[in-house]
Amino acid sequence: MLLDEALHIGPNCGSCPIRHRAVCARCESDELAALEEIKFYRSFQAGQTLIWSGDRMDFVASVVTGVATLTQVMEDGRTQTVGLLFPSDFVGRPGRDTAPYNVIATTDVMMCCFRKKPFEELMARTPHIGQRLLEMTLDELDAAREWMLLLGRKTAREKIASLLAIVARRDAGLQGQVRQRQVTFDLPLTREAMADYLGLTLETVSRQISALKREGIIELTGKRTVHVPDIDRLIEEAADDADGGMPG
Amino acid sequence: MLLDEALHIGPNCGSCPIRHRAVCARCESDELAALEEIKFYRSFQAGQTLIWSGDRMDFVASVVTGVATLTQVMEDGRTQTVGLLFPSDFVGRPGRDTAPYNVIATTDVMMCCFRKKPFEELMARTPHIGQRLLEMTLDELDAAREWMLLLGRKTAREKIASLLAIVARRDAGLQGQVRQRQVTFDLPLTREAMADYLGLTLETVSRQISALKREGIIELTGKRTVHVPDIDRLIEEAADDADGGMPG
DNA sequence: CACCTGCTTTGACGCAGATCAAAGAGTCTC
DNA sequence: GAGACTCTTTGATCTGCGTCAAAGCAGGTG
Repeated sequence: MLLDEALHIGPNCGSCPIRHRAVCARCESDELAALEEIKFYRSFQAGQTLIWSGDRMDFVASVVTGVATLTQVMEDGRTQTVGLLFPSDFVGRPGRDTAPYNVIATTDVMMCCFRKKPFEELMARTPHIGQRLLEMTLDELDAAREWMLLLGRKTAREKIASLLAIVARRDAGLQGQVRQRQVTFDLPLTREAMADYLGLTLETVSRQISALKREGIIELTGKRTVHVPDIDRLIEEAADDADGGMPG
Repeated sequence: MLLDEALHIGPNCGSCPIRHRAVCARCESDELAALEEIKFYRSFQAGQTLIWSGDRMDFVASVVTGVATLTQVMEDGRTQTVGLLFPSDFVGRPGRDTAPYNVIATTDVMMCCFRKKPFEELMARTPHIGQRLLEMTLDELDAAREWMLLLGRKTAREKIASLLAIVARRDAGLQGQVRQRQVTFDLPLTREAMADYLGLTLETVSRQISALKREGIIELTGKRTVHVPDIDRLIEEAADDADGGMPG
């Protein structure tokens, strides 16, 4: 039903912005050629649901540009976002054919897709793909567990500070910025999306952002552009033990 | 420091209780023999910390019997358990040498350990191990995300019911029980450990368990043995959409 | 037996964050 | 530029769970 949005042209892998961080990162040029055979691009608009929980998934994909969320919804409507997908992150699971979460574009998103069947076959004879996928999955597991600490034990203020710090870090990583005191970035999420990720209500999110602003820990231009004059102060508010300074 | 507890004898892999569910599940007999070469057993008493966060990890391991927790602790002492380890679950990450969490035995535990270096080398030339590890890691990621929904959006009562349902299911899986209405099992956790896993205080845990008992949803014998007269009622209290009835 | 010590239960009270409500601010359309 | 939308902010009030406190209940030990 989204076929009209599919683009079958695209940059070749060699010049792909996520070439060295996505699931294809370890591939040699011949392996890359095989991937290139079966790939296709799709783009989506901000707000669009790319995949509905329970739907049949006939492809797996990497985020090339933009940001998307993985979201779970309970029968009564309570919503929890369980993952943020930035460029190079992988969507879908080889060997499973039903989507377990909604995947929602929170900005315009471009995906590099592979039909599941051919991808699985290719993976079976290309260890580099499986190896990289294992590595990425272990990283995601660590991130999920860090988020469990946030959801279970942090205060609303610490939650907001943690989210801002993470987005700042990933954004800086994308722009290849050096680690520096001042950071400016765009929040790719609405207040509601932030609330869903943090296990809060949107009112509480708004109030805590106002508080951080009032105290000079962040400055806003419009609703979405955030300037952090001193990143260490923000990290302090996040109450993280380990800074964990991984760039891409 | 725990060397005195190491046992270098043990059942051979063929008769191992977790042979078909652990990281070695897909191995052929020759691959199993290679693993057998480098494995050793260790056992720990309930309450013992097997691994301290930040410590050097020179081995990876599978839980053979017993239950352990993965726990994160903030500087000010706030504690969040981020994983429950049942028999066949895997501990440690190839390619990483510092433990990111405390691993604590909540019952007596027996582990099947592999020195990290030889294990990594073996993994490099034995795709079956990497494949199985990827599968297990993806399952753990799903479990972590289910837990994020619990931590972010469920009420105290729903959290308790969810935990009981999960322990019941894993316990039933181990005993190879058929899916049946009535279940009896042992809670391998203290009230405090449950609180740490559920993002609650031990008082709230105790109160909610008392409430479920009062309403006849569970019955207790001693503090630890739980009898569930109607598992569907418990699952209803857990407010899970999908029952997700996976046995081992 | 009395006396620990570790775990659990129960009660009284307070507060962080949820809920309910309304108004501000930016963008789009006609 | 008025109206309609969506997103956000702010205020008032409520409540589920945390905090503090004390007592119950094993099992172990001299």
